[in-house]
Amino acid sequence: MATGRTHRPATRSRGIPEATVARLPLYLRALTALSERSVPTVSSEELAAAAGVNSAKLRKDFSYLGSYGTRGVGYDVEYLVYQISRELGLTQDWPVVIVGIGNLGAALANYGGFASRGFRVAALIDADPAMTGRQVAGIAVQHSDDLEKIISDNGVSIGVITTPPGVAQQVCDRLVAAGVTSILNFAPTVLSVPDGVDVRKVDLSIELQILAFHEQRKAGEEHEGTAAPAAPHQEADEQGPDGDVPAVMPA
Amino acid sequence: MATGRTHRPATRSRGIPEATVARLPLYLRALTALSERSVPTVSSEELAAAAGVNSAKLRKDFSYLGSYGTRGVGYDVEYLVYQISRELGLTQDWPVVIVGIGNLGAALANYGGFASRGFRVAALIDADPAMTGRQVAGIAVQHSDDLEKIISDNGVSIGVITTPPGVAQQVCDRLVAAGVTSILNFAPTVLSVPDGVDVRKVDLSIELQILAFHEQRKAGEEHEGTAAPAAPHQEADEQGPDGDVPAVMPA
DNA sequence: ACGTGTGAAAGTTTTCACAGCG
DNA sequence: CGCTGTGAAAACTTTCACACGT
Repeated sequence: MATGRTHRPATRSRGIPEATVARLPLYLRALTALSERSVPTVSSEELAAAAGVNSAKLRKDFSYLGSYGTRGVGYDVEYLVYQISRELGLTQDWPVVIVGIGNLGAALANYGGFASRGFRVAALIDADPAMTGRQVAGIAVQHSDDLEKIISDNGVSIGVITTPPGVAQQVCDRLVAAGVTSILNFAPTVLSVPDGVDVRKVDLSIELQILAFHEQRKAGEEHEGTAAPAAPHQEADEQGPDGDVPAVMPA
Repeated sequence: MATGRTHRPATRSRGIPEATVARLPLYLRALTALSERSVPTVSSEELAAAAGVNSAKLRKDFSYLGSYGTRGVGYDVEYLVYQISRELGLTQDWPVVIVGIGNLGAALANYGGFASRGFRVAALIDADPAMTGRQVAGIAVQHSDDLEKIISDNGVSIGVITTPPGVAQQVCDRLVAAGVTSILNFAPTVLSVPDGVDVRKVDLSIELQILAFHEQRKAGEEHEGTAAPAAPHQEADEQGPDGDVPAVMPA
């Protein structure tokens, strides 16, 4: 999964498990909400409930960051918000470009969760000349001919691809050539990128297919030895493990 | 993570690991592409490359479904497409409702990946009277007052929430009360649901935060004992474990 | 007292490596 | 001979349960 070479056997310290990293944004969101309500401290139990995980997992996660809690008391909300933000790299400004301004690109451009987390939409790019100059979320759409210049002028290192699948790879190649080293891909395609570039993908239909799988199981459920009582058991589990899979591969 | 009780220690046969389930849609997509190019068979190596995973993992995944390959040859594309579709429950029709028709809801309604996988957008629902009757992706938006009736008339068991976070829980409660048992949540909120209901969430900003974490590591990388050679090592790794979490946005 | 921090156990997922079938 | 299918090992994650600091 993660960083290829960076495969040092967890020299302790610098080794925060990927599973933990993936949950930090969750904790951060819950903490931010508490902070807005001026709650000064939280116990692992309370915070875990707010984030939708169990408390042992949360404490273990935090233990990788350091000892930021107080025994017998809990965690200082503001302090934790800061520590997690710093760990995630959100205390700095991340200019981001979104390529492909259809409904999804527009939805992302308007999404408040970005700005509030250190992400700044530096530019919106689309290949359709008819889109050029149009305002979306208060930002003028620029033509893809200028992609390279936009990336370098703004020092962009993170790109979001919301184009149709057919052009995703070429957009990706141009982004990478222009200096982007992290890509969030919404196009249903496996992107190839050189070493040193991270790709994460979000696939709307995959999530739905996973739900269908479980939904199907519920239908055929009248079995399992002793007849089950009332409710059609099952729990409202946490999200499956992975949640997705890879992206990418060698150039 | 997944279905609570279904916790039988893998009585063999019916126990497909969650991690495997999460990858089946990936294989299905790659296989569908091959099918369209009329490729008759694939080796685990080729298919794995197309799906962005490694071949050992793919073979292990398929082994949970049964022995669908031919040694020395590979897998029959059409046959595998069918087997995986069936396993995922995509050979049946899944009517879906989308609640909250903002940019994101509209993007989902227009997304081709649904229709082609057995999902049918049965209705678009929004609380804004101004939206009622408007056509989105060829479907007339209906008012949320009629939510319950829409669900039961169409036999909907899967709901997609793309509302602002503030109303997500109440929308969720109404969906569940009306009979929905699987929910895909794009609102950045932790939803509470009774046992028997599955929730999966997709969070756009969380993915970006995970990228920022890795991006930050790349910056401070000139160390590690012996001076690293040329390239700023790192790999183009597969997606981290989890994968995601919530998101959302406008109404 | 109370709740954090953490070793150790349990469970899950990935990778290895090769036996065996076509 | 090539490639699948799979036990067994390794790696990773989660859960337990309790010692320890405040």
